[in-house]
Amino acid sequence: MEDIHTGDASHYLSDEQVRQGIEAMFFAYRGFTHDPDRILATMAYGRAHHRAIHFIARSPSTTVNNLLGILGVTKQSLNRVLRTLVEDGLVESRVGKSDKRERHLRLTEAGARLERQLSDAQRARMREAYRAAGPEAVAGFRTVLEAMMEHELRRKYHAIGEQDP
Amino acid sequence: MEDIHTGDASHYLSDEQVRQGIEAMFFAYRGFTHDPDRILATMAYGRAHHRAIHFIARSPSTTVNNLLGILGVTKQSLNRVLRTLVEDGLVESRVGKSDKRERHLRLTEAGARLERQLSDAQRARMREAYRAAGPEAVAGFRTVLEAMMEHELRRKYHAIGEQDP
DNA sequence: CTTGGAATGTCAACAAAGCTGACGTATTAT
DNA sequence: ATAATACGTCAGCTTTGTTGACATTCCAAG
Repeated sequence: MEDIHTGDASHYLSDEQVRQGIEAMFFAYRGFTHDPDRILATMAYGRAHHRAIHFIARSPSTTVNNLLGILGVTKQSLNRVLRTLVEDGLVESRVGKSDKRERHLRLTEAGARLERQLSDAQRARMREAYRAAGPEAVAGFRTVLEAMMEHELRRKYHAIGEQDP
Repeated sequence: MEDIHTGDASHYLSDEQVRQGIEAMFFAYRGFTHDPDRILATMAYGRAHHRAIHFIARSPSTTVNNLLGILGVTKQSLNRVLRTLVEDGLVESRVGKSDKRERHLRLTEAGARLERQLSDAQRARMREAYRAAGPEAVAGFRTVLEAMMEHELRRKYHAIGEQDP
């Protein structure tokens, strides 16, 4: 019996299994963004706005630079999104207190309202998937996702919601 | 059976837990596409080409219409991608035998080579994540992802790799 | 056999959201 | 004083998505 898999090839590491995981990831991500996308399509906003709003809500008073690191886009790209959000009164940009070069971002009341609307839709699907899959599956889900992240992003993932970023 | 999964849904269904899952999904998807993206950036191709190549490899002789349903884009968008792939000799488009309106798509030798290169990179990360997380986590991962899909996409997900689509 | 509709391809125009490069302006650090 | 940092902005380009319109080919129903 020849073993095409060099080394420790258990059954769950077969190419076929891994491929199915890749496809599951692809299809699931579509579901993941589907509900917020539908809401955003009715306004002049897109997925990029959603991401900015999400992480500003999660880390109130975050700086532009910090947000850049989380989102992984250029400042020009983020600035375009942020500018419209500030103009539309959804995000507030305050000059830093200790370091006046920094801008600290937070949602306004209207921004928080939109965030809640988007978040509710996205969480509803996630919650239903969690409920259907059960707590052990959820734990595994989280474990694998974390293992898939880039090293640097895993660090940032854990830092979110903490006091001193 | 003690700690977190007590049958009491309140813990793992808390907003905080669900939000963390959403963020994990966001960061993990970046890792998921990172390696193929790096390879594609050295050529004149992007993520859209990768997706087309992947699903043509998985369902040889698939039709354009079938591919449209899987990828969820417009025919114009897919056609642009497909045209360059055909022109570059990575994909072959054959007129259908029973229904001559249909075009059946398959990878050429060169196309299969690129597919392997992209697939190897993506699978390596996936495989490593699977290995690190362990088989039970992988099972949970797959279960939750499937529960996150849109109904119609879940159907398509299961249909891939079967004989009669 | 004619014809309606399905599957496909293609043209044009546009939008969202990413990118690079260059430059300006505060502000802070050295 | 000078250098580095944080931010904003202008200009231009790319990828990948969208509509809408239209031609071609072909199957199937009348």
